[in-house]
Amino acid sequence: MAKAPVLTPQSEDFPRWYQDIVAKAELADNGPVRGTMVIRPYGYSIWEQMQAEVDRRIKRAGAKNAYFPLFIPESYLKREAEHVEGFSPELAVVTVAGGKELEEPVVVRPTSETVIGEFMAKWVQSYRDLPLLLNQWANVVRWELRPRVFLRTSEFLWQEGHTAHVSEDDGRQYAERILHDVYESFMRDVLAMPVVVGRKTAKERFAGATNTMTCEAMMGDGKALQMGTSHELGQNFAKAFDIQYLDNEGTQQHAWTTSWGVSTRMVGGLIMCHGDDNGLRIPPALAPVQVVVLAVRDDDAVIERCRTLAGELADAGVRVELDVRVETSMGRRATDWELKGVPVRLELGPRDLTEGVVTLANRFTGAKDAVALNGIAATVTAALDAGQAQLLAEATDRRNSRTVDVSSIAEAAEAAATGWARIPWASMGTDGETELAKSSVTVRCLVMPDGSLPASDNADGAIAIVARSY
RNA sequence: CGGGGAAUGGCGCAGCUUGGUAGCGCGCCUGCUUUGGGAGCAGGAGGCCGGGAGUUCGAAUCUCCCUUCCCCGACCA
Repeated sequence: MAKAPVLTPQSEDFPRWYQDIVAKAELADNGPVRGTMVIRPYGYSIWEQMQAEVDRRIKRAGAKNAYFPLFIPESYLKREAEHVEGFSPELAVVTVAGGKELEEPVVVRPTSETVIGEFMAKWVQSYRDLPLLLNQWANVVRWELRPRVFLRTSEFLWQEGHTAHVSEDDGRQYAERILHDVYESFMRDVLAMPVVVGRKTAKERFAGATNTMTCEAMMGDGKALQMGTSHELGQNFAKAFDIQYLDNEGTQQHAWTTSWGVSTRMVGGLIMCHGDDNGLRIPPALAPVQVVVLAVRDDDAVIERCRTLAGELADAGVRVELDVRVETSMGRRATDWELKGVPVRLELGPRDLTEGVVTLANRFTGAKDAVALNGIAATVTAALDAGQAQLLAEATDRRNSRTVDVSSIAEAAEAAATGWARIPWASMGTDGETELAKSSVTVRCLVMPDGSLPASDNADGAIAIVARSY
């Protein structure tokens, strides 16, 4: 039965399409307080998959999980000048608790460099205590003026890593290791998002950092989204919080620290990178539900076969869900699973049963084929692998085809209307960034021609990637 | 904070100009018929019309005040 489109088409109104998907795929609702969100079970299951994959990689990189308090003394924030200046406007501050005005207000953490720095100072005495590699999964609060579900919410969930090292070089290597081995690899191999890894300009740098590195992804509308960052904090926080150690020659030294994080923003990135007019498309490596087995009709034999089929797939290690809600029409259920972006749908009805087949609907190719019930696990696994590769290929093609090389600010601003521009950083001059900002375009990051990270703010030959961004 | 909108069943909206029993679509509940791409029909449930004060015989509708939300701008790891 022909109906109006399930979602506002992307080409008609991309932001509206995004809102529609969030609502109809049951990912999240707006919370009662402005800028907050309720993450619904399906949306949360996507986040849990992200957490599991990122957490595994963080641990492989040697960091250990810990937990620090939500409340931070206001005075802590003030100890690092740039840090407090950067965060003050967006702090939520508690001044009354237990029915009394507090002696010293406490801030709800916008990030935890300060409180973790305080404790690192206690725990680090000797060079033998370094490196100290910590990570925490937590919620943070930043009172943003323009909230947008998943992309910029007043409260969000994230992981924040904090490390201390004996030398600048050691800290830098670790910050880069996290950037590449945890973030970039996770985004490419699991999220199927070909992020550009680069260095932030001084203007875009994290408040209190000496260097901020980033993973930037292109969304379906050509805008950029910062998916994750890794910072070298130099000795700024070590000095503010007195993180000192005795080196092997008996001299007191300040440590060198780093911090790095990815957040629930990645869920928004995932939606806008792979989603289409039929809904979400979740890469199989991430999908909380990789396959849904759907009973087409209310028929005992069909339902029973669906159960064994789902069991068989689960035994083969596939994340599978059974849909035998036969009181709901087949079309409705098919549409809903498509909205939710489940990679493979196996539709089984009486007809299939007699023929010994099942209908495999592929979310990525749109194809519906009858496939043998025999050896279904292998067939499904192959489809999942192919889908994963297809999403990465599509996202890579889009990024490449919508990125152009330019040589002037004007050309860069024009190119950024539909995609990204690459422009020699040196050619932008001192006012280049301000000039671009007039067209709502920013330098997303700097990269070297061979794709490596620039060693400094004005490394010879560095290319600026400029774009509009979320 | 500047400029513009809007607050009416769960969601989306109409009604307001010209005061007179609060409506529509979707969703929800029940029943029957359906079920291979958003099912159909019938019957139901659900509202102090954002809050307060006024005008009036009578206010969703007119007047004033307040609150909240949305959009554009500024702001933004």
